[in-house]
Parts: sequence; structure tokens; C-alpha cells
Amino acid sequence: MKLSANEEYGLRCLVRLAYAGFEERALTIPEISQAEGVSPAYAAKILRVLRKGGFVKAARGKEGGYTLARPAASIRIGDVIDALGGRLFESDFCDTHAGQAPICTRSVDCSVRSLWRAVQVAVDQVLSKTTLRDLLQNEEEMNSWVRTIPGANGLRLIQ
Amino acid sequence: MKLSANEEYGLRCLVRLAYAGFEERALTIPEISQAEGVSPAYAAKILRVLRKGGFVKAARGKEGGYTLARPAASIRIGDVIDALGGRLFESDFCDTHAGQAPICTRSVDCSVRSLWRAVQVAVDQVLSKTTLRDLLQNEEEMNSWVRTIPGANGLRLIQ
DNA sequence: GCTAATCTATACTTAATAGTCAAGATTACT
DNA sequence: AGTAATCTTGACTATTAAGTATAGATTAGC
Repeated sequence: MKLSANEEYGLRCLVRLAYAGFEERALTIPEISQAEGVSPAYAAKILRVLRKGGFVKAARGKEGGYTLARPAASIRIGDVIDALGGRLFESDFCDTHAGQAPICTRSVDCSVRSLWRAVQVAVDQVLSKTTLRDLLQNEEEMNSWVRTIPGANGLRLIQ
Repeated sequence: MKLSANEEYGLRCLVRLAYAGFEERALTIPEISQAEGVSPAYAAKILRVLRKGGFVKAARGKEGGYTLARPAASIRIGDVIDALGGRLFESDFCDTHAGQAPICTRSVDCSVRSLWRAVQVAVDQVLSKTTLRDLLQNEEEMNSWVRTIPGANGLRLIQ
């Protein structure tokens, strides 16, 4: 019951891009990777997933980089998590159990299943209601944030 | 954001042992593994974790097997999940980030952190309130359940 | 004490996830 | 057109989780 690295880093990348979007600025892979403390190659891998999920768009060549594909308020965190690593119980244990026959007919399984469903609902209530916009600080903080981003040196972060 | 195999199977084993406890009966590894559709070796591995976590106790030799170490009502599912695979965000990303320096000073991290904390709270509210007893069906069902367990042939499950 | 049934422990293999590398494709600017 | 900055892709390696195998230790009953 863990958050995958993809989910953690992917969401963080989106938050950074959302902030950068306030000054209509694209972020490059070197910038993002430095800011997140991961290798450029790994950042690229994560961003590919986000692009295929329709959350970010990329521009190649000089002056290129990544931007959000749509407004932060329209990006539900639940959808992001889905794209980055899947929900908690996607492979419903009650329908197919490691490729074997269904085991839902066993009472014990169904009681456990109900519990997972309750957890799933609890998680969804948080993740589906929250948008990327909800993760951003208030406007002043945003301004102080984006002002600290220098041109070519990667993100220089506020303390 | 997935449930690990250990967590899924481990909890199921506990539910079975709770039912078996109603007729003061120990379940052997072959019985449990057959009922859960996993190999005996794998079942043994999971049961070891449960034993070290203090949820079950084992008796060796003939007539041996596993039983719950304490009443089902005193076993919180949250504790079981902890023992079997850890909670969602045990390695708090804000304190130590892949062995690097703390990154909590970066605003972006803290907003993401707040979200995970909210998810964590939501999950805990379900898992910490639920005990193993809560996962058992009502008494009549229990009786029909245990009556279907034959002596030496492994669990024969109700349909 | 012997035997069969049981758990215990460690090491091993396989599969999935995390993370890296290198070569290629696109674009802005000159 | 040339060049440097950028993303794109697929294959590769490393680490962790999942699952297996084997040999050993304990116990009940004879």
C-alpha cells in the first residue's frame, strides 16, 4: 500500500508546471529534473507518461519545453494518479485472482473486498475532489515563486 | 498506489483463521494455501510475517497449525497492513527524499505533502476503526461456514 | 525411540518497478 | 544550411517485491 515513485514525482512535476504557467513559461527537462532532484532521463520518462495522459504538452527545439496541456483547475489529481500508476485496487481481486477462477463466491473474499472498496471510496473522495489548482499556494506566494526562476540556470527555489 | 500481494493474502489468511477459531480449530499451511490459491511455501512466508507481528501463533508437530494469537475484535486492520507492507507514506517524502537533503523547504513539496497527508488520514479512518471481527459475517453465516470445513482435506468452501 | 505431520529458516529464482543510456528527431535562431 | 537546444524512443541495468525450493527443527501418537 504504497505510493509509487512515478506517482510522487509525476504529481510534483505537474505542480511545478502549474506554477510556471503563471508566467506563461515552459520548463525544460533539465530544469525540472534539477528541481525535483532526479536525473534528466528519469524526468523525461515521467513526463512522457504525463504527455500521453494528456496533462502536459511538449515543444521541441530551442525555446521548447513542457507546459500544462490544460488549466490546472481542470486536472483532477485522481486522473493523474490513474495515469501514473493506477488506482489502489484496479485488478479487482474478486473478479480475477492472479489469472485463476473467480473467487468471489467465497464469503471470506467478499468481506475483504468490502473493506478495500471502503478504502477506495475514502481515497477517491480526496483525490477526485482535488484539482491541480487546489495544490497551488495563494497568489502572492505564486508570484514570489515564479520570480525566483532564473532563465537558463534551472529552478532556483525559494526558501 | 497499490495494495501489495502480502497485504491482500495476509489479511485473507487472518479472516480464515478467525472463522476457524470459532470451532477452536487450527489451520495448517496446506489448508490455508489451498483455500487461498497460493503455494504452501508462499503461504508459509506470509504466515511468518503475521506471526512475527503477533497476530497469529503456530503450533508445530502433528495436530499443529496456526490460530489467531488474540481475539479478532482486538486486531486492528491498520496494524495488520502495517506489519504486512507498511502504510501509504511511511517514508515521508518531505523529511528524506531518496536519501538526499530535506526538500520540505520547497513550497511545491509541501503542497503535495498536504495532499498525501489527507489521503493518509482518509485511509486510516477506515483501517484503524476496522477490526478483524468487523470483517466476519454474522453468526449464522459463520456456523454454515465452519461446518463446511472437513477434517483433513483442506478447506472446502461454501458456494 | 520412531514416524509422520507439522512449522522454520535461508537461500534461490522470477517478475515488476525504478532508473540510466545512447542515438535520433524537431525547432529557433543565425 | 548549420548549429545548439530541446524533446522522443527504445533498449539497457539495478533494485525491490513476489514466489519457489530445500533442508532442518519440533511435536503427537504409537
